[in-house]
Amino acid sequence: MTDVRYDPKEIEPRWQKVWEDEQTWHVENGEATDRDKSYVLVMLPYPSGEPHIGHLKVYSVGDAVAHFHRRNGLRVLNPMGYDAFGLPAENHAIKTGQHPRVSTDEAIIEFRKAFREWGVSIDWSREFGTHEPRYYRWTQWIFLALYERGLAYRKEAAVKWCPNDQTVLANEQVIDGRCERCGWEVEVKQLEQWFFRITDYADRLLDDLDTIEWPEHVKTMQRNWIGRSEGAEVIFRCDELAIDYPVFTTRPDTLFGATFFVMAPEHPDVLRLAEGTEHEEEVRAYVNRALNETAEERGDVDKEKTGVPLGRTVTNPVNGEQIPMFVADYVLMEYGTGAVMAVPAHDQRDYEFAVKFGLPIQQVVAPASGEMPEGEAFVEHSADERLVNSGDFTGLSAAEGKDAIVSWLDRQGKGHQTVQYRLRDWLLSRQRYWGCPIPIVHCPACGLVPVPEEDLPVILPDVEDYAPKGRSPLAAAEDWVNVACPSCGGAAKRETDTMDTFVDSSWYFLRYCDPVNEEAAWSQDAVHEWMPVDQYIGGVEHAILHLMYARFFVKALKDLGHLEVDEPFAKLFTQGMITKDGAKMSKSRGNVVSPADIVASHGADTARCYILFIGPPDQGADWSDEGVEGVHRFLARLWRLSATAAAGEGSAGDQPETTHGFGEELVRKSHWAIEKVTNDMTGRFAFNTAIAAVMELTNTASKAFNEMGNPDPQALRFALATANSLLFPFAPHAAADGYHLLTGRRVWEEPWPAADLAYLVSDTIEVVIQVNGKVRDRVQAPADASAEDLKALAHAAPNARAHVDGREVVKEIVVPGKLVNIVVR
RNA sequence: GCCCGGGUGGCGGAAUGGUAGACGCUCGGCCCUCAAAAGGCCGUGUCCUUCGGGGCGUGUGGGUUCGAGUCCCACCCCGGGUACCA
Repeated sequence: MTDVRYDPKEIEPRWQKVWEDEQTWHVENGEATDRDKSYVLVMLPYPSGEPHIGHLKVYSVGDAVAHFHRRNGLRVLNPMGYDAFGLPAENHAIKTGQHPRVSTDEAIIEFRKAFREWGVSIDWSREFGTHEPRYYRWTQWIFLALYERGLAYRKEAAVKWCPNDQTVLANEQVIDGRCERCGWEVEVKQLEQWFFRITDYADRLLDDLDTIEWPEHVKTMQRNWIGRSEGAEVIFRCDELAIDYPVFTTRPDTLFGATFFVMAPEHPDVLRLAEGTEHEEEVRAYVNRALNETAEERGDVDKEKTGVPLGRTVTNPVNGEQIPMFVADYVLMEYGTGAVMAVPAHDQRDYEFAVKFGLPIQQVVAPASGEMPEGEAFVEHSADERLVNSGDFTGLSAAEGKDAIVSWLDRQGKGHQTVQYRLRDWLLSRQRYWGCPIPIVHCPACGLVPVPEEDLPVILPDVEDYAPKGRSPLAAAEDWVNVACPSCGGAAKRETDTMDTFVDSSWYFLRYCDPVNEEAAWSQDAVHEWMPVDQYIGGVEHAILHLMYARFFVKALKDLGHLEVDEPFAKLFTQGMITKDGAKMSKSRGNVVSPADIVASHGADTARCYILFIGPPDQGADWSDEGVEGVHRFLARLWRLSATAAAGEGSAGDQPETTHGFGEELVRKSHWAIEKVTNDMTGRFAFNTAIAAVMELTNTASKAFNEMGNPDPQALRFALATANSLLFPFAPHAAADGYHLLTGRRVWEEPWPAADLAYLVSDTIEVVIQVNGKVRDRVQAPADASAEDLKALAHAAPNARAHVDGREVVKEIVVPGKLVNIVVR
């Protein structure tokens, strides 16, 4: 056995060549077949440099699923492409002057090479990059389809601006007041920009979460992001200026407790209201200061409340009281109407403000206990609390009061029930170069004119200078910008902003269904055949951004008649991050593990198996070089045993009709492993325990060979063929090779093995004997022993007897096939 | 603060309310070898032991149960998300 060595450097390229030459993983659309489909998709990679360890992990998971589905008789679509537009390549271009297309295409070559070396079972005929005109032509087509439906529109709004990247950002791309990409503090600017009307879909995006099998925490994150809250809009009138100010509140039941009124510093009317009052100067100063504060400074909840009176009052619509108006930075312009009714008795923020400014605190909801909390607002409002000091509504429960007050307001024309969302429309335009051009022409005569479909794609032109200057670098490409208006033929200019790259990745899974179609983005037949994605796999960092945008696109495209599905991804799996020495891998820490190095030193199978063996894939894990060695030893051992057994007695790898010596145990263990691996991969992603089961089977085979002198060569061959067959989804090259050596057949053409349950039950079983719940003995018993027999065995067991003798037996619990528990006093 | 995860040997991790620690790593001993590498075999939670066994052990404290890592209550710690959203 020492003369054959496991050599992944020889094995892996040999099988990769077979799969490539024969296009083994290619699937054809419209194949006449009775097999069900399975669309297994890993999130589109952004090609930059070389693939990192996270890519290795996610493709190891995806490929295991794809192989498992194939061998269970499904037609599997497992495509690959690249999210090729984006800022890193553009920033690189600014630094080096090299066209981002060049560095991007170089990175794509590296990625493609790595995926081939890893032996990932991809249908390469469907490959594309989102930066290719043949792809983004259809990105533009979708944009226009949405534009025509009013789902893409331009408006001036307060938008987030990253001063470093010199571009606007979507709300979702601002984390803690900082740019998601570069970490710079974002500014707010008033600009005209392009938006997608994702808010129209807020309710469907929320409700349909119930129809998809996603991790609960991802759904929760989306629910929170959408932030639906039911409440009422209530109109407070400023009589002096004769202006109505609507506010949104989730607590109309507390309306009688509104003792003042607060506006956000950004509210357009603030300065106008204060004009001519004694507070004018103070308000001006306060607003200026607030607007210059960073999001971080302003956003601190623990900060003491600040604000200034406006010197005006509004009328509380339920009781006609005149209540004073304030400007304060705890009110946000982005949410609701930018103004709130303040109910200090029942809102903690209003309470703090009222205490600081000595404003009245009027209790209108009484706790069931009768006791108001000291020094804080009382915020409960269940059916147990009653309204007090609330005019005709006094005595109602808080819940009833809510409805009654809203109905009353509605009748008076002073308010109505409404729903408010945290979700904002998706700002999609970017003042950057390396992205998909927005196919719109600005004509002085006709306004916004869509580029006609037959003129698509609008090709991204080459420019001299990629550096951002607060407007898109495309503006400098004058030959390109100046264009005849498609409508009137007059002189006009192209839109020079490009699209957020999340637009590109919001529909790529549709294009995979029909990747070379030149007539349409996809054919109805193709998307009908493959959509939805059955299993989507990727990082949890996309829980909101990509996963929300893609869902929106699919719903909008369905409404436009281009799709039949409501949701793009029926099941989602999110993998955890791989760390090294307990920390995120990064160049600055110097703790980066390169997949290329591991593949070079140990082979792709070792790398893939290790990363799956390390622990449950949805959790994070720390990389250990010693662990890699262990997995490599296991693969080497299995392969060596397979090669040795293949050269020895027996034939193929079929199960023997009769067994000899240890052979029975080998067959039994084989079926045990089939059952275990199948269960671990059905509806679960328990690859770590699946691989452990194959290790156990291999250990049993090794024992038969090394210790028992191989008493049953045919059973050994069967066990080893089974081990290779089960290992194939994780270590495809080594398993294909071992299986082929043993059987002469191709493991991927074999159906997934079926466990013969008859082998999972044995004639005798070990029964645990407990006394008072503590294990005291173990005895062998016939599998079909009766409860009475088991009790007798328990009492006969010597060590159990030692703990029972001389004491009173109170109770005996028998779990058939498992244990007997004797309870004594 | 709120919402999710998670806390099990020296380490990564296994365990439908029924033998805690599968599998792997590490470490130790032995075999093979002139020697080493590779490979093979055995041991490896902890303390006590007359070597038969016994005590203690799954973040902490309670509870349910014949029996709890697993279920319930309270709390502590770690990771992630989110946060003046009216």
